[in-house]
Amino acid sequence: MGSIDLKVVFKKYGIKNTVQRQAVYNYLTDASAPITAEQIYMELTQSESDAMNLSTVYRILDLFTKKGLVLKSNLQADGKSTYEMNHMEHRHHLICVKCNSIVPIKGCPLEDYEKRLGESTNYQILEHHLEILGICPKCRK
Amino acid sequence: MGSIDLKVVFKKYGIKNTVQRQAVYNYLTDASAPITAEQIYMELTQSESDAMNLSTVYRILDLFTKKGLVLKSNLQADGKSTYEMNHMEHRHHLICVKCNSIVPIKGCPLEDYEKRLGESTNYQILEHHLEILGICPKCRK
DNA sequence: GTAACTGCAAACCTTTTGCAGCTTG
DNA sequence: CAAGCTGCAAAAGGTTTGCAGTTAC
Repeated sequence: MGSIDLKVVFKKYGIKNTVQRQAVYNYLTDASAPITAEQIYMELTQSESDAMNLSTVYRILDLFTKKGLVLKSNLQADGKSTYEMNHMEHRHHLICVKCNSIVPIKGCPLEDYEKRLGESTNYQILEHHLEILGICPKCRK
Repeated sequence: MGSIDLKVVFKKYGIKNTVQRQAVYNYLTDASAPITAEQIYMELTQSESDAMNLSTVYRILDLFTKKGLVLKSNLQADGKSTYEMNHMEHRHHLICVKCNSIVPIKGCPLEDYEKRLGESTNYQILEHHLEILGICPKCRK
């Protein structure tokens, strides 16, 4: 994969370029839903070429998060943190309470509401956090 | 405080009545915002009369949560779980990022949305968590 | 060359659990 | 009295950290 492109991306964010960081970055880019540090670690160490330590994964995720490349959240019921690329778009997720799978939702149902709420309460609304819990089609069977 | 009333409440939920459970229940009832197990533990052991073990607090919170008396959530940024009384009303909060004050919001902006989302995704929607962050009128000055 | 990164192992912190003794109904 | 709580201490699970050696610029 485009390691040259990555070098540029990293430079832009002031992130030193290493093999491990590229691997984590690429894996996060391919992931379609928020994932845990351990999931990343497991996947990457399976493809032996990218083997790396779990604490390195945590350190990289931490760095990416601080630089604004990645979003971290603690929404999981089991207490594990999840990470996903920060696509700079406001986004919410649908979480299955049976299998813990996470799916992004298109659009935000609260845009107008926030504006009205700000006017009626005189709060300066900054942001909101929303997660929707349910049972996914597979688990319903 | 009404220990006789509590006996009745506990019985209704199939919960055996103990001093510790009463103490936790009363403390949760008085709390105006979600709190952690440790906060409860600290508070109760300060008033020596209610001293109890931290694992007991966890066990009681677990029990109350399973019985539906209490709501648990993992939304905290630091990864700690918080607990609050289940008032059986669906409610959201407006949180001031300056002074951390929490104000309940009237009504839920997501009722219709949830129904449509369930239809379009084929998920069985169970519930959602929403919190809105902003700056309160006082802190805006 | 040197500042920064990684691997390893150990520490940390919240939460859970096994067991013996005590309470409640 | 029997069933089920509680306290204590130890374990478990996710995450962080100190340190020595390696890598990137």
